[in-house]
Amino acid sequence: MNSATTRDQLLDHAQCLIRRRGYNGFSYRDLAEHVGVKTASIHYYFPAKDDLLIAVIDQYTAKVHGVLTGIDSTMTARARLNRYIELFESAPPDQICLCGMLAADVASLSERARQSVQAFFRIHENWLADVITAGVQDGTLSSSGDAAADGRWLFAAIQGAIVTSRLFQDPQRLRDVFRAIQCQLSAGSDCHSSPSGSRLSQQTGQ
Amino acid sequence: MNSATTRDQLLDHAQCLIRRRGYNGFSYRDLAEHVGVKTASIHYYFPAKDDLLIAVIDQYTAKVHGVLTGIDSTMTARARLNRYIELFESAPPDQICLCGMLAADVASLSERARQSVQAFFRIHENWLADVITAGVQDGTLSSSGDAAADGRWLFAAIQGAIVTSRLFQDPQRLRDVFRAIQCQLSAGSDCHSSPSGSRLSQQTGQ
DNA sequence: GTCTATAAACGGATAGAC
DNA sequence: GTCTATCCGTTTATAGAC
Repeated sequence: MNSATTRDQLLDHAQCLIRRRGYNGFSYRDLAEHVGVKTASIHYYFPAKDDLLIAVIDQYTAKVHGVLTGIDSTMTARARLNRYIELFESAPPDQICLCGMLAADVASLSERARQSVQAFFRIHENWLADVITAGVQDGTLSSSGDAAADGRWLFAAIQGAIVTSRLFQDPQRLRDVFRAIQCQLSAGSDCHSSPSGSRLSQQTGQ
Repeated sequence: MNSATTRDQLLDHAQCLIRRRGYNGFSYRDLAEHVGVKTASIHYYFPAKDDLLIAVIDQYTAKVHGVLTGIDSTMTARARLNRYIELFESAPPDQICLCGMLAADVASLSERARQSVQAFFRIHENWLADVITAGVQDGTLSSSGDAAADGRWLFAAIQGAIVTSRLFQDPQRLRDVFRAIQCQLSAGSDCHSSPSGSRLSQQTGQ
């Protein structure tokens, strides 16, 4: 179980620490204690803190990108969107998205790190825009007419909901935004202005 | 112009610094230099960093609460919502909401500070829920049927959009989420699935 | 109230032994 | 590769002079 290389352990624990406490909220000492090495060993792999950060962002982005690419493109757009939403269920409750955290810390980041965070956002925004475009074509989703703008605001809303859910330690707040998204993108618009229940369109995908 | 007391200047500059760089991203030295005093003087007013933080949150919350209360309640709900949205236009582009930042930094906060941040969120969520309820009654807004849940996800989306707008230094990203909100809450639902333009419902409220 | 001086711990980072 | 030892600036915080 603990056969991972020191470098891999450093990256994994650094990711957790940043997602919990932010870039300015963790130190080489914290990280060294978590992994069980001395701070000098971290500098061997990552000379400066910014080098460590870049590597953590790259690893995180690559993993997330792989997961997005792995979503079966033969499903309907609506089913793919639901699959995307399900990915957020497995996130640890005391951590937020690495790049959501770094977006808040942007004033403390190097230019390189800032651009990597932007790139992460664009990957999600573009994926969402593409699935909306496909949904308009296959009739399973509706759009405001500007799929790119929809992708941007949807991902911003999701990031905000992740932060808020952790603040209140309430995973329901994340589901609230997903329900609103599914409502907004419903081709049939079957959940607008319903009297009270509105638990519709939850398991309708596929 | 600079006749404010030292204490007031400390609070104002601390607010700016936290909104730019987060709780772990500023120091007593930063703050002292901005105000033109020594760090020991800060400790005279605020013995510990947490005391300063609490005071900053309280001042910020009181000011924002006053602005919300000042929105003319004789207007239609839709007009009040538009007035609310306009409030965000005047925000500095390099700063995010104090409590949006602190929500990301929540793992570094004292229990007291965390609860103050939660209270700030609840003020906005409840204000939005109330205006939605009023809008359903006066016919100017529509709801999912659960106004409280709507208030929660709307404010989460706004916070996410503020962070994202700063990340990309692009105020349009904030307007995108406001347009989506206005679309979602439109009683007439006049902006869903329109072919391309969809610049409607921008200046329609009073 | 504001300062100087200082404490004691922590920050990222480096040199060199093993 | 990992360690010990160390550098040096920063951090929050306190004591006491003015």
